Amino acid sequence: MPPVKIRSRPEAKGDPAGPLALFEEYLRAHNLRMTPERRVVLETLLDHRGHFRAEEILRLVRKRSRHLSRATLYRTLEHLRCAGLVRTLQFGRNPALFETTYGREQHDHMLCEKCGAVIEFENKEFERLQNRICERHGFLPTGHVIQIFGICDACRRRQKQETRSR
Amino acid sequence: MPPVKIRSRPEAKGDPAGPLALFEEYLRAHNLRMTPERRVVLETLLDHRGHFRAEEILRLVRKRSRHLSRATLYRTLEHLRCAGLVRTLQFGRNPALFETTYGREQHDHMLCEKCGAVIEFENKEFERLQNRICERHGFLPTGHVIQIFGICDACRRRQKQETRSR
DNA sequence: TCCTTGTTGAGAATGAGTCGCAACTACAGC
DNA sequence: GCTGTAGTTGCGACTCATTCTCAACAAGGA
Repeated sequence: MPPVKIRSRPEAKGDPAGPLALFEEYLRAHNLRMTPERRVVLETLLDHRGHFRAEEILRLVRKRSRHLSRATLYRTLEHLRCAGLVRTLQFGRNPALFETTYGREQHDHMLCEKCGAVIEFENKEFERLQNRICERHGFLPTGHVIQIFGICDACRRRQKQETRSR
Repeated sequence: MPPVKIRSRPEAKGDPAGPLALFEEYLRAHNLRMTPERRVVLETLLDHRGHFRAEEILRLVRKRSRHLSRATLYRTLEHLRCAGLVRTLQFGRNPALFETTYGREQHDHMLCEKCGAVIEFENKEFERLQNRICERHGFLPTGHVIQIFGICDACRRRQKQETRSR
């Protein structure tokens, strides 16, 4: 038996159901092409789960593809969004945050106004609530945004500590 | 008994609890001044309940105060927001919408993606839901945004009509 | 009425995101 | 593999809501 070459992220590379394969499928279905730039953007996002501004993603992406342009990043993020692999979060008029949705449960977000942390929470109950509200108004929902603003646990503890030590 | 002089909007002008009085109180408390410009902006908003972009408000305001500047409008809207008389709605990266909150029940919004209509709905149940979620995460909430996107009743009816008549 | 200090308007600045375009390249068909 | 078509890239200019700057102005307390 020949030695098996182990790939670093097997499920993510070219598997039928992996995100890269899904993206390729999306591109093909829309007469778009897979390019090194698009691959690098997706791979970077998969390696850095979290919530990032375009500028931060660009910084990370450029570690692998030195001259990838801002325009290409934005264009690729939009394709990934349409392909259902990325989601855009817009808190007020701040720069948008991007998160990968591949393999993630449906969720919404809390934003700490002290430290900027983004905390995810599940919202199964809200789904039912939303449907009831929409039915009442004859409104056909296609999506929603739920954002809770406030102070996160860590910041609260820090505040308590500080007032205690004064 | 002498004839009572009826003012066009009695509760809104200078009554102890009217919005103009509340604004004056806020201004005084923050070492700010009441000016004709600020008065005109507030009065315009009170006369046009709804959801408006800054540019639309400016157009309405300038019917009463020809040369009021864009900068003053934005500055006044911010003061009104801090005074709790106005609320800002941010849908995605669209220009912000402003609504007066004076004498309004707490509510959230649905946005029709066809015609841009903003529909308000009450959310008493969500309040409880939010508190439960926050408690679970040790998060101290100060506010939230709930936006439901989709197709409004009017647009749905119109669509149905169109497919039927084809 | 005076004086201090906040306010205004005009226009410049900001900054995330988008667009136009010439050079480039993926990839389907040979 | 080679070619041609049509999609893609990087650059830099552009957009546009909103904010900032600053000199002239004015509210309102003394």
